[in-house]
Amino acid sequence: MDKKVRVRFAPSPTGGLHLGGVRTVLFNYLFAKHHGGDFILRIEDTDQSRFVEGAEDYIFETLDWCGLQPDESPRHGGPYSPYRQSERKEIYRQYAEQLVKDGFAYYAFDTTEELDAKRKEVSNFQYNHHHRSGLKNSVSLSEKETEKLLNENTPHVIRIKMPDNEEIKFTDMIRSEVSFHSSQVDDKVLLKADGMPTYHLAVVVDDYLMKITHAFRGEEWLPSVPVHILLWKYLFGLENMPLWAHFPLILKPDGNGKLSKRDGDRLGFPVFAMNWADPRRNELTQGFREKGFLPEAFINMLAMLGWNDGTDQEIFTKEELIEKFSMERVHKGGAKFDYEKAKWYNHEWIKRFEVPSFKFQVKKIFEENNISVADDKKLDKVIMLVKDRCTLLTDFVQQASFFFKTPETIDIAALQPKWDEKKSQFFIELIRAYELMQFWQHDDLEKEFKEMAAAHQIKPGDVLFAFRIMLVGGKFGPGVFDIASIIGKEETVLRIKNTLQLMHP
RNA sequence: GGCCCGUUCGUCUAAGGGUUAGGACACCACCCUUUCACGGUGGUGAUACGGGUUCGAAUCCCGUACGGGCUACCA
Repeated sequence: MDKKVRVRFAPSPTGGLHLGGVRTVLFNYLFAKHHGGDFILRIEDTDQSRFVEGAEDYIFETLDWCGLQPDESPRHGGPYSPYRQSERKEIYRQYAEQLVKDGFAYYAFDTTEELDAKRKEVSNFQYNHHHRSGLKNSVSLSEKETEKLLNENTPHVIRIKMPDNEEIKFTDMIRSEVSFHSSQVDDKVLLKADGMPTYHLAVVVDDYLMKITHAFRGEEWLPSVPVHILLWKYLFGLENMPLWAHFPLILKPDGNGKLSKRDGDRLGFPVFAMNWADPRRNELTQGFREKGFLPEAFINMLAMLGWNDGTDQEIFTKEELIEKFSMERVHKGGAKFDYEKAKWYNHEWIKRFEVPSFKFQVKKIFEENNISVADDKKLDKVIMLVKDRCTLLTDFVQQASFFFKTPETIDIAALQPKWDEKKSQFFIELIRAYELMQFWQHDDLEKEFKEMAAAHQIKPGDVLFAFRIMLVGGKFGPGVFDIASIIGKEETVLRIKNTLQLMHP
């Protein structure tokens, strides 16, 4: 194939981009880049009734965060603009009329009420060759009658005329050969009464006009493939049709069925890439970004949900994914989303990352939690020290805030049971000794501490635990001497004193 | 209901006719350890079912079951 690979994605601005949507973008992007091609983004905004304010911005922001920038889009420009389907309205009408003229489509004047009535009357009603002649359209009506209705500006749609006996086959890159029978498919609406195309018409016309070579989308689209194939055959020729692939669905973790926003709320995990505030319902759905995920981990996790390279490798950079991606290795079956595994990916990425590559994000999270981070070098040290124990970026707050401010609460309850006068004495003398220290280094602190313990005939472990509680407030965190050396002499002494006071009010 | 797609440990998956059916998450045990983690070692755990084809089937074919998707002037 010497034609340049051009892959497209066409989201509709009707809500936040959920996991399935982002994964579709990802696979589109990876395939395009793997073949040195272009990733094209169109906006499928032909249904104005469902249009949601801000949704288009949200799509671009998500793509930006994930690092999946399109080569062509309404925002990035490109040789085939406009890329918003509402702005291409007139183009679709021409092709729809062309189809009518060629006898592959027809005008239908039935009102919604009439169709509803028909559906009640006939069980399993379909607008197809069985019922076509009994309805109000340019097939059943005479040419004169049709013309009259048209001239009177009677509201009408254009429907495809499905052949009644034709085998429609195509090769899906993931599922190999799939076949349908035309008699099973109804006469789908191509052009709506408002003059807007439906997805079926728009996708075919735009794919042709924009010279798309590969068309990938979710499995839920598989049943409408025959409509698209026929449209290609009637309009542009099957030989020009892009190659198709239909991705497996992402399923709910419990039970079965497509993963939905509700599942996230119910089970307590995000299903959108970023926070999505729905202006219509006035509700906010938390996103992976705000939950503390790294974009690198997010796309890594998504890529592994339905694809692998055949080896045991699980952690991939975006560059590695591009290099190794192949459509043949995409799994056929749907995958249940597992939040625990998603967090594992993030943990792995945090552990592997060098401090500079995510320092800014951690700093931002600290600031959002009213922890001011003035000393940059200190921040580096702290991140280095605690990153292995953080699964989410937001865990840094819990794991490291005590480096930057005195703990607000001290877990006295953990201290009390084993507390005695001997220990009080130990710490009082430790304060004295520490105050006299000239250098404030990890090893010296530890040495002094242990010698002091020996002098008091206390096992170091017994007081080490107490020291930890004093410094961090609870039973967690890295090595105590690491902590003491970073927070400094004054702060260390202060925290010991504070706790002693609490123990002996 | 009709059409289409799918089905390997609880979950994500590897194995393209010959493997003790492999790995990862989760879980359990042990080790490491001043706490909590990290880490290390090991363990429990799967080819939906029934028929073929074949010397040999998770793998190919048929049927059944189960699950899912679609069945709008939504995408």
